[in-house]
Amino acid sequence: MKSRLNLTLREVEALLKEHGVQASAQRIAVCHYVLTTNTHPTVDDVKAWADENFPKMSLATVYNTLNLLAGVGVIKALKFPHSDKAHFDGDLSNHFHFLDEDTGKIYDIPGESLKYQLDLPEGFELSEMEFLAKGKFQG
Amino acid sequence: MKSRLNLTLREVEALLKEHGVQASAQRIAVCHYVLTTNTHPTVDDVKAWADENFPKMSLATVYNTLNLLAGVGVIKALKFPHSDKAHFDGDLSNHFHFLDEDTGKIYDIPGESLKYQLDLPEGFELSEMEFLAKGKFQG
DNA sequence: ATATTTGCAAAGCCTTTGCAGGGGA
DNA sequence: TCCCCTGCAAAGGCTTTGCAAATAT
Repeated sequence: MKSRLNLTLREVEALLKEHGVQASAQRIAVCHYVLTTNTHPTVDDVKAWADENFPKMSLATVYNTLNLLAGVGVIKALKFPHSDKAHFDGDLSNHFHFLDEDTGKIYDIPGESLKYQLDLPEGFELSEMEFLAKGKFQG
Repeated sequence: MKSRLNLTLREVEALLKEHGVQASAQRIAVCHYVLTTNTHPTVDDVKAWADENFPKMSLATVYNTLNLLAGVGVIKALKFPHSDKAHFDGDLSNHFHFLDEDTGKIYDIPGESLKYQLDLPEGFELSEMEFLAKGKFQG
């Protein structure tokens, strides 16, 4: 099976259409970039990448595109406590994040690494659980 | 044993001094308010409360005071995905939060409601785990 | 007397929005 | 042709900061 990390531009284009999104050049490029990286890029990261690898893309388009993609569920928007900037994640599989408090870097942790059992009080209907591990990583 | 919800102003004053914080009138008032409420107030909430219950307090002082208090660990600063505003929590006991996705309200869930076992990959040194439950609450 | 805190206003950071021009369906 | 998308610049929301006046030690 093909990993999202190896997707072609052509395949990303198809993916967008499947989600009812018009596949403009900018959207394909941004979506492809986010899907094929594990770095949880911020808007600025994506803009910096675009400035190097795309003819012309405005910051507003980067914002709008990332929000659009997150809105239709092709990617996910993330917020972390150490920064006000939004991060974007192309990995929709079961995983959560580890934040290195020294470097600010974000690492992926497989969902299987965490086993939990939740017993909410009466009246609470759970739709989703969010986890964040914080600490230090010695690479 | 005394709950933080019943703390007197005098006791809050002592608490601040214990933390090496000069106990100004504004700081005592803000700290007392946050410690004796369960509503996870935002800066605006605290400002609104102050406007009604304190002779005069500027917005900057509210910001600075809340940050100071969070910095010394008397209260905790919280960020939630549905809003950019910081929330403040006077409850330092073992608990996590439930976010009602319809109303934006935040509820406290006892830490004991969640049992978990975490097995991080090599090299990750955990300092703290953060949990957020999301869904709906039928009061 | 000296150091700290407050208040005000300005500025900062990140993000969204209005509108005009351009490109794709 | 028509509608959607893009780019630019302006504006918006939340927070921080510089500085002078007021206050506490």
